[in-house]
Amino acid sequence: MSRPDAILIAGPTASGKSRLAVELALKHRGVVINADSMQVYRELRVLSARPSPEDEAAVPHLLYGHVSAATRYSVGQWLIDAGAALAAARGMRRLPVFVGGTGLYFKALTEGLASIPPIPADLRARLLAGAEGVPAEALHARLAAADPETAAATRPSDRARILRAIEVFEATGRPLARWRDGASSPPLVLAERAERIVLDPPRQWLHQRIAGRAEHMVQAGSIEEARALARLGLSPDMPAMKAIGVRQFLDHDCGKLTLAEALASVKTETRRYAKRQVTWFRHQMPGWGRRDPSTGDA
RNA sequence: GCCCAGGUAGCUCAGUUGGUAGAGCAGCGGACUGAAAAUCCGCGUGUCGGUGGUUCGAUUCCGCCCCUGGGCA
Repeated sequence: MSRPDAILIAGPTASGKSRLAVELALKHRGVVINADSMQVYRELRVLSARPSPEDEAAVPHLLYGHVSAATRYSVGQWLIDAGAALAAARGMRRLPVFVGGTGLYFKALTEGLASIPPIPADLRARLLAGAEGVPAEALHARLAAADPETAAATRPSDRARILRAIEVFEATGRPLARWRDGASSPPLVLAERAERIVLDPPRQWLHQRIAGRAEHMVQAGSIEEARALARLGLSPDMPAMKAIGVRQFLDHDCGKLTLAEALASVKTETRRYAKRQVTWFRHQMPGWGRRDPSTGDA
């Protein structure tokens, strides 16, 4: 490809994506645009390993820390924001460099998203509150009564997807499955016209980086950050509260875990997360070029 | 040096009255369309310390050796 419309960089957590993004953005006069579901939250600088102020000063960065942790952010909202970021990049005559670990965001970016109307916040809140303590199987039964089509395609144990299907049906009166069969938004970035890179390091190397990063987070203020987040008094089911480390560092802060225990848990959870990311990239992003960041020339 | 107790999966351990073994954690594989750092599904990965012996057959019983704890010297 002679001159790509955009550069897309995906990779598991701690694989060195952000560094590569800044490098390429400097080289090609680009803007770095975040495609990570946790780095959007203002309050999660350390916990989400957001780019440093120095990096952000070196080259324009968009969609980093641009929403409050009190927001229930989503792929749909990100896609809207990404459209605006793209327009901004064009306005600056700069090459968009999307970088992040959220595979679903890249999928939406290059393939579009089903055109489902936004769910009213109060309906969502009511639904979530009503589902508290209710077993997934019972929720599934409820979905099956209203929308058998989507229920049949959803595992009875898959709480998150069941709740999504219920809210869509309640808000629109139409099965989620049929929304998905319908029209999609057009892709914002055409995959064929973008340079697509997946960072794919050896697992052992990645595990070492994950461990190192967890240790470093404590010095960088992760405990204080978690404490500040807790002061917002958000419901634990808000997305920002589910960032790896929030629970562990808070548990340590109130004495339920030693620091060593908290760190061990953060590392384990992060390794698992990285594994899920790798699985996504392996199977959902077949046309992407792989690079091994452990060899130094990535 | 002697006496105990152990050596079984990456870790902590269970077990086999002799028929080549199983839990938890870790790990690995997979799914994925508005919570995606979410949610969900699947999988034991093993010279049972080593070596001789008894036996149709030893991880299990016996001998010797090695290693790790503890005790006595």
